[in-house]
Amino acid sequence: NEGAEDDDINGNGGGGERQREHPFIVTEPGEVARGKKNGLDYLFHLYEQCRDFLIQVQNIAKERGEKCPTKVTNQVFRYAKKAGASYINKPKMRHYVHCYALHCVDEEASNALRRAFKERGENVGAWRQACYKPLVDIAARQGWDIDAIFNAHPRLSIWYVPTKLRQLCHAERNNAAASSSVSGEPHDHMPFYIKHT
Amino acid sequence: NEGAEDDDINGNGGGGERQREHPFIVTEPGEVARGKKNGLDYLFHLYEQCRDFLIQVQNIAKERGEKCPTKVTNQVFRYAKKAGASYINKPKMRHYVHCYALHCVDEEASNALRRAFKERGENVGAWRQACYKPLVDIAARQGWDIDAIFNAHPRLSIWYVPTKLRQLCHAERNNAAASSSVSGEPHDHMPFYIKHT
DNA sequence: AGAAGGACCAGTGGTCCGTA
DNA sequence: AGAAGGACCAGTGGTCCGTA
Repeated sequence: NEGAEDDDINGNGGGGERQREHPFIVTEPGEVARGKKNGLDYLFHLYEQCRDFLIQVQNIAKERGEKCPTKVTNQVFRYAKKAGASYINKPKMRHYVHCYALHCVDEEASNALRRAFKERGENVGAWRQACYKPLVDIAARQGWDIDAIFNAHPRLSIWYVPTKLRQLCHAERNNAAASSSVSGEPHDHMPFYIKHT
Repeated sequence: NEGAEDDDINGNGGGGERQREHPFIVTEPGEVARGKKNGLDYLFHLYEQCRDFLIQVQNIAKERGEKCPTKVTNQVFRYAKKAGASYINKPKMRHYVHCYALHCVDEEASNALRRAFKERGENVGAWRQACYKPLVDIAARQGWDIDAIFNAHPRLSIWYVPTKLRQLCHAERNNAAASSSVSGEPHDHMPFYIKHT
């Protein structure tokens, strides 16, 4: 059982100021972070908690006949804070959305990446950066439509597609289009291989 | 052929200041407004034009790999203005959305309402107010889900549900629920009718 | 009076950068 | 140095109210 919401005041010995959350470290699936650290299962658990808060906000909105958010909005973060989940905040959740996306869309690949980066002793920032490429590759296989990939997954569809992920997909699509047209007409589907003509 | 986009400067004889649009009057389907007035076919035509502008904005966004609006947003109004459609503006379009909604969802009822209000010599404001009730009645038959009604119609789904329409549906739902429970258990589905027990 | 729309405002999506 | 998150900012949804 890792994570701040279990300890009431998170290493703060009854003092006054609330402490920051412990930083994340790269953990394997199922592994609990030791010391003043949080693991990646805990990170992903925060996304599930946000989903629960969204569902509550949606239920209240429906009850009142007000417009009903479909995404985790500022309103949901405000609700989470009010409900006592002070360890949830927008910059953190937005920062790791694409990591959670990989976990949702290809859990095997996500797990493998975690194990590899843990073994190499990489920090969280390096792991986070490495989560982009597998997602771009998945987008490549699905017509580069990263929005469709997010929307197709019920737990992922409530999150905005991160700007950087969208840009990487766009850049790679243009790259792929360029390299598949370098040889001109007739269309060459095997660039870098010698064609005997 | 009615409407401002046909005359370049809309009754402004080469002066300087652009004039306001002519006010709307209640017209029958197919009827062209005479004098310095615009008819309701023209009003609904403006909604179709906004849809065209949205589609253009969406195509540009997709091309650039940017996030793609699903609704007529400020960005779309700005694009419309830049494209020369200065007679389109947000307050006007939002003001009459529910009138367009009725036209989309039940054109027969919309046409009948137009004929009735024209015959009675009612002004546009009165007709506009009268467009709410038929929509609330339709929502009543569909589980009070006005969002679902908007989203189910391809030309309507790009418009935000107006706050007042949402509130009317909610109020009427509560009314209906209250009047269907006045007689207590067992549930009485025929209030106002005498039950012989 | 009835109606069109410029312009304002509270709260949003997005993320930087002072902090620990 | 690496990382968490308060706080800011440009542009949004919403519509009021000074205008014609």
